[in-house]
Amino acid sequence: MSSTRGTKEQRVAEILQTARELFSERGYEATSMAEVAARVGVVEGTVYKYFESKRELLLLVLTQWYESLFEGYEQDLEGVRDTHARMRLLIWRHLRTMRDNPDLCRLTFNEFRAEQGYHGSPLQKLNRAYTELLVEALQAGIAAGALRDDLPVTLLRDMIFGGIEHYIWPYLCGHGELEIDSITDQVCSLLWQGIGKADEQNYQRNFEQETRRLSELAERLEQKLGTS
Amino acid sequence: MSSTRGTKEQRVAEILQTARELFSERGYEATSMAEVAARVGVVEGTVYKYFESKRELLLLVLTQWYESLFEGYEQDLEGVRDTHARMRLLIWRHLRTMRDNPDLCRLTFNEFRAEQGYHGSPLQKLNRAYTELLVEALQAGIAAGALRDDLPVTLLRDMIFGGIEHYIWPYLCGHGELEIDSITDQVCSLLWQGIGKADEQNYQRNFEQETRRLSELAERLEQKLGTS
Amino acid sequence: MSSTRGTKEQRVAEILQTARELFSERGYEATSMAEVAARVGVVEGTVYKYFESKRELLLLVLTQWYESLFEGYEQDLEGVRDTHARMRLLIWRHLRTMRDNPDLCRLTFNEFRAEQGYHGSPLQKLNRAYTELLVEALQAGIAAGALRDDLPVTLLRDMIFGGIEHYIWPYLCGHGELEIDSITDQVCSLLWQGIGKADEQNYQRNFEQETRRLSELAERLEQKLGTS
Amino acid sequence: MSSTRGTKEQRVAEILQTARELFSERGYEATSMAEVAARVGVVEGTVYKYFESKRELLLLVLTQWYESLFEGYEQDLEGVRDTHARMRLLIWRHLRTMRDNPDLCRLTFNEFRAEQGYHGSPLQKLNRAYTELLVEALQAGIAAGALRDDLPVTLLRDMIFGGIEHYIWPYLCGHGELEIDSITDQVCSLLWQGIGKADEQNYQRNFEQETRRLSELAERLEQKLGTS
DNA sequence: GATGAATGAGCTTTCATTCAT
DNA sequence: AATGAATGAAAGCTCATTCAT
Repeated sequence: MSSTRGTKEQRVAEILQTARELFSERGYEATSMAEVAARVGVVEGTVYKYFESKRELLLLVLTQWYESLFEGYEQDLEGVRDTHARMRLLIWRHLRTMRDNPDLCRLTFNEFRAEQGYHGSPLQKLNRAYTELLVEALQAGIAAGALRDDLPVTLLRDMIFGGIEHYIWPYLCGHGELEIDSITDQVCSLLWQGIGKADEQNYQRNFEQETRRLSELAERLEQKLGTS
Repeated sequence: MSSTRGTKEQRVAEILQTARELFSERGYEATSMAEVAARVGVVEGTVYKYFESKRELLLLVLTQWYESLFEGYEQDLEGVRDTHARMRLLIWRHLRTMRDNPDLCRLTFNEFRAEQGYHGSPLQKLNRAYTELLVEALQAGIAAGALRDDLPVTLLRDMIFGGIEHYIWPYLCGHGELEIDSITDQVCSLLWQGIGKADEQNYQRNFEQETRRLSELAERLEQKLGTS
Repeated sequence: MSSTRGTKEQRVAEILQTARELFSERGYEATSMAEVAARVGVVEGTVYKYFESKRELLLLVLTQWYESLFEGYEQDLEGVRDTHARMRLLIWRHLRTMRDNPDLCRLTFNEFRAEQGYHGSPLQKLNRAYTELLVEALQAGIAAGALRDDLPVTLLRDMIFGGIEHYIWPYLCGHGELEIDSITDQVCSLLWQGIGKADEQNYQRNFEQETRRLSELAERLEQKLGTS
Repeated sequence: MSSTRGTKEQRVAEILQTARELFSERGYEATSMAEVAARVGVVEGTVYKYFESKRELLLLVLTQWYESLFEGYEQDLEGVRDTHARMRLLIWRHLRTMRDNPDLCRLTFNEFRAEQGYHGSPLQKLNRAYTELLVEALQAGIAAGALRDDLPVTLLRDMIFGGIEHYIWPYLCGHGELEIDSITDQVCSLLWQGIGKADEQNYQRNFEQETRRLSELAERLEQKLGTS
């Protein structure tokens, strides 16, 4: 039957793919190893030949998924040196990933932190590497003078990823659509301009008042000059 | 033995407290009703006299917890009308809650979204009401002219709460300390000023240039006036 | 609250009535003592003050029900001396009872036989007494010469009650209607006439054939005898 | 231990057999899956590998039992074309089944109707098919002119099966013996002749008397022939 | 390398019944 | 007479995991 379906690598890939599907669809806890095996077309024992435990299977699914996230990043970022553009691209790509793989993203968000011994795990390293792309962009921006040099970079990173995670959660659960361009715009706008209106107004008001005052002064002076 | 330990309300409170502890310590799935009952000192059947199911028990634990979050908010916010100060206070209180109850916060974050039928549940309503405090502060700020009137309010809300959630996750898992004042400052600073350095400089540069120009003009004029 | 609702007899009647309803609606197994108590408005312990066990409660419900079946029988049967009419009336009354109390009848049929120690119980006595009415009618019919005197009376009784039970079971489960007059007619017709058709013809034909065959045989034999 | 006791089919058969025994002995509700498993010599989980639920196990036990009822019917009925003989055979076989398997019959009668979703279940189909054998015999009898053509066939079917069920219930519960030939005679006699004593009996008496007389004659003649 | 039967501990939930107050 | 809190045993069912073949 399925005993001749291919090499060891193929079998592993097959199981991983199936596990990815089932975990994504129903969640980790709600999926049993028996279901995974049945969907692959093998018996439970076979799955355990390739994976030590259910938890390891999940870990490898998530690892594989994280690794796929990096594909194409290099090319996409190539040549985008401008700080703003680079951040925009990273945020947009992140949103696109979520729009295209809502189930996997939900799985990741749900199981990632629950992960026993998450702190320091290979999975965490991958996550770090992923978010580090944004951190690097930020640091480059600081170095280039485009960003404030006192930016709390990791906090900023978490506000971006955490904010997006919260914001699109309803979509990941099947509600509504995801307009990734619009969201990218809004996030960037928030970050770039901040939320306040005061400073600008102050600058502007000060600027205008002073200008007006000086202009009036100048006028008066010029009149005096003219009359004298 | 424990048969005469108190009134119905006390028993309910006792079970809730115990469940809160166990769920917080080991998580929902990893806690069994038998453990809860044993810790209270009763048999499982007794717990089911007061709570319909394990899920309901979790729900009530979380509900009670959410309700406690609102305590003192009114007083604290009283008199804090300034937009900036109000937001700062909300963020600071949120962080303080997490610093003081890391286990419960971790439980909440872990189980909240997994909650079946979360969409529209009473728990979600409480969460909404909680985050709505910040939304209202933002809207008041917009109305008062202290904030940009094109702010994407819900996105902003999610960036604040989601950002904090991500940022302090290690602490919730037992790593490090939480300097809530410092974090509050950083979050507020990010929001108020944005991350860019460009615009301000522009305003400032323009302002200073113009001022300088006019000042010079004035000076020159006054000199002329003085000399004449 | 309900502590002052009445005398002991009232309380007993109340509980019996409630149990009758619940057992009828959902069945014995599917009804819990807690439900009975709740519906009455008392606590479980109170029910046990009046009834030793759940089984006893069922027994008393069924007993009460059986006793009610006899009400009016005397009057109804009064003056109906004709065998056929009497049987007809008994069957019709039985069907009417089922049409009017399908739930209770279903309960009875379901729980009656399962009854532990049914054999010889007071309940069985009541059932006996009930079906005995028909037996007596049959015996009276035999005595009067209206019925065959070699009738297997108990078998006949069981064919009537058992047949009706089977036949109307779908109705007791909520399917269709019960046309008791028509059914009564059919049952009586079957019993009175038997199932055979043209009995006379058959018998006659058989009789004649057999007679003829034997006669021929006899003739031939006699011829042989005669010739030898 | 028992891990190597045989093939899947054997294991299934083993469990079915055990369940059949236990269900028959103590009833469905009173039997636990743990008991079934223990009697087979495996753990509960093993039973659930082969059967989805306790209910399914019961269903399969009953199904298998029903199917066995059909075995041999074809052969037995072969060549028995006469209406009376055919009905007699069906009734007799039914009684023999009950005499030989009282426990299973009791189980069937007890659990059959309680069966949730009985209406339309595969089990009901089997029951239908079983009782249909009698219905067909009746209809054939009608077609052949041996039975009244206005017979209420299903009612008749139910009076036969329901009557027998009631009549032999004490035996199924362990009381007394079952004289199946005698009962068959009585049932057939009731059906054929009805309960009345009118003209038919005369025909019969005449028929039987005459037949007996002729038979005796025939015998005597044959003896004579033999001696000659 | 794959099978697949078997494990065994654990889970949530139910309920008739008891008894001190 | 009534309360109502507590019991305790058992039930059906699930599942990750193992191991002889």
